[in-house]
Amino acid sequence: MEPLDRDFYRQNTLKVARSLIGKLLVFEHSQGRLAGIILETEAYRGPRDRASHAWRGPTPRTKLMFGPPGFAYIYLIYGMYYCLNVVTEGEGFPAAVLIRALEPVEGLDRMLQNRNGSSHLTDGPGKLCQAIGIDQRLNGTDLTHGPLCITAGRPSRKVERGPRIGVDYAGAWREKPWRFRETAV
DNA sequence: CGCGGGATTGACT
DNA sequence: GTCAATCCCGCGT
Repeated sequence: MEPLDRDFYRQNTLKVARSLIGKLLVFEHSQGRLAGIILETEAYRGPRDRASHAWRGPTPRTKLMFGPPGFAYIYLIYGMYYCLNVVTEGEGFPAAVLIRALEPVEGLDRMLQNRNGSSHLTDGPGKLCQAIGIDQRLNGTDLTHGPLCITAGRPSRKVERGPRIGVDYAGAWREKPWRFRETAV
């Protein structure tokens, strides 16, 4: 399956966040392929979004969000975990989509090892990075051709929206329903 | 299952 | 020095 192309990521961030539900996130390891269907995302959009890392302007850490679409923005959080974002929209406009949850599809055994046998494999942004083996070495890699990419996956089912998680400090931006999640069966 | 608190480090005030 | 787009563990229900 071909990776999604750069024009997909160039669209409005809310549309990308919604469209990513049901797509397949793939990481080609030297030792094998790990993959999962995307179940939950959050949009971080524009220079005034207080919840976004980019709201104060570009820094060495956040400059990727200001760059061209279709690249991975990976950051360390709480000193212990990584989170994976995909950069969206045009160069100069800071925006990205955080991948928050997956449904494991390929490489279950490796994911279990990476997660030290936990039953919660990929149901959080830090957990899925640990399960798939994503760390800072992949920061800035091109998702349109590289070991890490996103492919068509399967048709998405019903999707619900809500406010973003963990952004209570963001003032009015805290309320925005920019979190997308596949409705549980 | 829900809650409360600790872990741990880099970026920025 | 402060705080963060989080997770884990232990405890109570």
